Amino acid sequence: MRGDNRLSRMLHVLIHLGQEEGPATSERLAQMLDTNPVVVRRTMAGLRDKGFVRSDRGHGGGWSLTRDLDQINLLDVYRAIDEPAIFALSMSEDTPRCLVEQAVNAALESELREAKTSLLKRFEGITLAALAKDFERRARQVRRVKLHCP
Amino acid sequence: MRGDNRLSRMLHVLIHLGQEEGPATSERLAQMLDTNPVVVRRTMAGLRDKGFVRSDRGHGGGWSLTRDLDQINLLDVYRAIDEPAIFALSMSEDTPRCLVEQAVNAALESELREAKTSLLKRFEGITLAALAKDFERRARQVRRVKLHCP
DNA sequence: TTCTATGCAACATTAGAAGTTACTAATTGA
DNA sequence: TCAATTAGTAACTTCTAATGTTGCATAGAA
Repeated sequence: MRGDNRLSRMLHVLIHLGQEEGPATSERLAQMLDTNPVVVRRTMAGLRDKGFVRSDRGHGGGWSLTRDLDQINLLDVYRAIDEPAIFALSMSEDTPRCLVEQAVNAALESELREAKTSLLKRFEGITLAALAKDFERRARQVRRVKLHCP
Repeated sequence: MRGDNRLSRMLHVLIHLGQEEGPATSERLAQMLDTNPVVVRRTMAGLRDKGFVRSDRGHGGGWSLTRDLDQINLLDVYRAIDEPAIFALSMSEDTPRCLVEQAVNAALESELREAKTSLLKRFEGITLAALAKDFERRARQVRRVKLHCP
């Protein structure tokens, strides 16, 4: 598996929505993500169900935020996309008979659980507004670099 | 992808080797892991290259430890199997043009790097001897349970 | 009614781990 | 020397979950 991009993609899209006037269509968001409108709808569905965005059909429809970016954190988004697996590492069996295997799995599972808890706690402390602020800092930086190298 | 079992499997095998008299063949180890001798050789190759086990061909050959279990920790094994990806989460692009995407990736990568560092530090503190000790505790427990329910 | 948009089911593609086959090479021992 | 045993390895298939795609239904605006 090369990896699960959904979290990264949804964060990307939500911050763009925060910069928009009206709604953005799946088609436009798909272009931003270099993918397909169906993939966008599929993944955004979770965010809509959790009340972070709304979707409207027909002329002038599309996706829009229903909360400010400072009211959404990374844990919210992770949960909204259905809490995909964090780790690529996994155990060979769920309930092995072998006691050695049981001991190995218990140790690994304990460490991964701890790492996951700690990571999600950090996710909870990062709002999309903070990411948007970093984006703006980068945008100013680009402008400055451009002025220096015309 | 359901996940990468190599770390779990190698820990399992190494602890069994620690309980053995002579070498164990790939065939026997494969039975323990419910897999195939070729998969065993493929994964054990890294451990051999790093000097944790040796392999001998011909009659009476097979795999054996070249260090005590208290001289091998989980980080050693993780590195020996070529440091597979820890996380299933990943970024959509390596070097995106979009500044929003850059900000998102920077934040996620920073958190994942931090989580990985912390996890590997913990791995370093866990020796295979400690896992073997937990295995023995479980074995005693099973015996006790069996005595109570004959 | 027509155009635009999402909703969704069904299917194809993809990437990497795992599994398999078929063979070679080395070592032991009769 | 020869037969049996065991690892080494390349090449291929299978499996799984995310991703991509097609086609059509549904809803809303002009």
